[in-house]
Amino acid sequence: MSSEQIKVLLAEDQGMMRGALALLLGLEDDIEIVAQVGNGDEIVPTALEKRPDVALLDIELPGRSGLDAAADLRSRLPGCRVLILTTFGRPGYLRRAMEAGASGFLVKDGPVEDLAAAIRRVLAGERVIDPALAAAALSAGPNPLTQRERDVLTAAVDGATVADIAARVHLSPATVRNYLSAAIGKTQTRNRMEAVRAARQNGWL
Amino acid sequence: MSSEQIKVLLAEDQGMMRGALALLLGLEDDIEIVAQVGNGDEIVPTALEKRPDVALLDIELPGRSGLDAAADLRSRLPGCRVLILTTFGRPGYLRRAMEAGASGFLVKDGPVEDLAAAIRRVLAGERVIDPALAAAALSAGPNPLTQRERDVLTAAVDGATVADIAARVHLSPATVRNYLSAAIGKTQTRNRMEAVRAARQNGWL
DNA sequence: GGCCACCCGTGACATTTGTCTTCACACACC
DNA sequence: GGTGTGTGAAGACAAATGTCACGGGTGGCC
Repeated sequence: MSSEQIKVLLAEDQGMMRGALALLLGLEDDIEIVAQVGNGDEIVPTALEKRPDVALLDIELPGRSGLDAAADLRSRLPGCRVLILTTFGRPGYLRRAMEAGASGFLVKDGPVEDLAAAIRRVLAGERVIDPALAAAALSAGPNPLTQRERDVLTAAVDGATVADIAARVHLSPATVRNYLSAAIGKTQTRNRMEAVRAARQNGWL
Repeated sequence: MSSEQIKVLLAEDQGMMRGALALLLGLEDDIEIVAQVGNGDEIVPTALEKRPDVALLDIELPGRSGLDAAADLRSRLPGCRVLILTTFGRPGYLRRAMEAGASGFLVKDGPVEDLAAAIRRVLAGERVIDPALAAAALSAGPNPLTQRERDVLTAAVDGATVADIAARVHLSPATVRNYLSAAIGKTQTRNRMEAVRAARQNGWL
């Protein structure tokens, strides 16, 4: 019966990747994909309806971030384990995933065979994390940026001017420059652009 | 015999995507994956050795770009059709793919089922292009940036200062600023960062 | 030859950006 | 109560950036 099968929810925005993973996992005898979503906002509602055993979540999604959804999911559906599957292993992503209550963290670089294995291990109560990535996350230290510094930096990603950022965050232009300067200092970079890069790299945004 | 099968070379950097696509295509009766590479530099040598009927190439790859490799492949192994498979459908990418002699252009957003179908159609001599994307490519017009403007912009992507860029491209700082100004003008943006974004968006880099 | 586009460079100028100092308020912690 | 941190803001200053006008050089095209 289906009670023997591991019910999996799959959240991934790239259609081809989502379809490929769904087909592959579907080939496994003990795994059943009960839902596929391509949007972060659909994760929690769909999970509440389908009640999967494992949620396989991408981080960068249209709508809500997979990390946000993960935290929500943990409290609303505690029986469901969360397995984060992401393109690049940013140390800060791993950290935030753990804080959000994720049971595992996989990078898309690895072999596909790992995926089904990880799902089974996660369901068995194990934590699945790439050892090298875990080391990097620990050595990188915690996020040094304050909330406001993050806000201002994220508003600066697309090349917005100080005035643009100030309007978006509802702050004085002078204040925005102060925060930008602080962020540049903390990231040990020379300008916004480098600060944004560094913060992104570390998963601090 | 294997002479009935379509021999496919797969170039894709994300391990999980590569593995998933290889497995899926391998399930098709008439398709055989004869080679998988994760690096742009390996495409042409591997193709010359394995002589595939179709090369399925990602664009953004470590080493050489899939578009560069495509052009090379067309002249060195004319019997091999090229099918570009990319994350995002930038109009300029499509244009360059066509100029490089590609027979098809697929975006990873689409359903997996399209992939095998596209391979068969390409082998039959058809061109496979998303109609909406083709329209966008035509309406976007050709790349307005000169070689030098592209060089300078690409050197500016990571937040480098004028001095950094000048050193990288071996130009005077003053000249660099002139080219940046020209690129900003042509992209109708307000600063480097926006210019880089716009140029990237259009596939002009 | 003239025209045009691209290349490379300079100098001047206004604007933007980044840094620093200083102020005030709130809140938490000891 | 004192100390520290985060938030919000201003002013002054140096450095970086973007714009413009202006040179000179090459090479293709009519």
